[in-house]
Amino acid sequence: MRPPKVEDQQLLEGLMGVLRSKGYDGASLNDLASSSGLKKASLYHRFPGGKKEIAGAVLQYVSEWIDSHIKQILFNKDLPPAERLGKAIQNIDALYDRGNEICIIRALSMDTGITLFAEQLKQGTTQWIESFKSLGLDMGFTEAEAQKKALQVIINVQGGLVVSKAMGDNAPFEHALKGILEMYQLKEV
Amino acid sequence: MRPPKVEDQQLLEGLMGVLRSKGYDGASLNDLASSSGLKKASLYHRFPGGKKEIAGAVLQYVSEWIDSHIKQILFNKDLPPAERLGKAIQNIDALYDRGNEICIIRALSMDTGITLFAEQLKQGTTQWIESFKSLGLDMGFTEAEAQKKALQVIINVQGGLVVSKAMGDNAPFEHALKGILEMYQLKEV
DNA sequence: GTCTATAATATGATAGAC
DNA sequence: GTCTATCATATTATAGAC
Repeated sequence: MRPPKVEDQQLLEGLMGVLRSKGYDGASLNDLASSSGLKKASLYHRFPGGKKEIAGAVLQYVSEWIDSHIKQILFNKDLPPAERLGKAIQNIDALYDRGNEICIIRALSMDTGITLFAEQLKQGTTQWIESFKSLGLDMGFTEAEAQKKALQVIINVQGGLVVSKAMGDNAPFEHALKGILEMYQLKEV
Repeated sequence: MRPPKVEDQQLLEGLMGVLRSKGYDGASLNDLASSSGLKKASLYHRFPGGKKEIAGAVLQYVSEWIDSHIKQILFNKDLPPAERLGKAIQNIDALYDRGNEICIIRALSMDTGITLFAEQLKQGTTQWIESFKSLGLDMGFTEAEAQKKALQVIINVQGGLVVSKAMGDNAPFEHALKGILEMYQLKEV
């Protein structure tokens, strides 16, 4: 078997970049091909199902990212909760390039994306919330408090990203991240 | 002059509905025409600039909505601040159909929309934030507190909408709105 | 596995009748 | 002001050479 010109991870990173900035309908097969360094027909070889399969694979990749960069961090009982939170927030800040990048879940949550990927979008969001809920419980908050805080975490992240994009200014996103730390009664990243 | 088949407001409501659920790239001229009850060529007669002019007109319409349903409510010194806040939140809840509808600012904040409408998106967001800032000042909060709360209001609305859409559940949005009310009830004199 | 070339369809936009 | 018909282009998707 001939080795691939572009490795899976690099390929998926490029594809994700296009999907998150242009959305499902806005991302053409040519856009996706350019981003990955492959030609259109080669993309079809790697993803016979076309754009739908590409977006599905990207969402799977994102789910793995959340698992390794958020869930496993926040569930790690070997570290103090405050330290876990700091690391998770750092990872989130980097994922969205300090507010410059759009979240793929948001990008794929328009009509077409919801129709095709409702289950994966819900699963990724749930995964995120459950991770922060676990942190809250470890910090001694009640079930209800931990749930409420976890929901507010993702609301702050998504809201901060939308507002920062609309304003053309990263400050709202960075403010939203700071608000998360305050919510858990911390002051430094 | 022949009277229009569809009045401006009704036309814009239909066009906005398509744009907010499908986004700029996902909304085809045929989609937009169907929603409005006009044929494609008739849409071009009303909006010679095509889709770009349509989206621009919708954003202008939205700016007027924010002015009448949020700004004028929150600036109305004839009512107690708490009452103004309640009315504004009710209007927001209705605008997004309790979390079922996507915000047009979010929908047009992907790559294409930002390229075309950066100024209008920023203006609408600023208008919104300034309105809530005024409320906070009237409630006796400091400049910094009022600004921070106002920013958190729109972060909660946008974040709540994204999370609700991704989860397929209105609860996050309704929770986010409740959080706004709580945020303004914590004031102590 | 990747490429060039191309088919089939959808889309943005216009012409001209009524 | 609205419509049907049409054009030019872009898009999804496939065929076949290397």
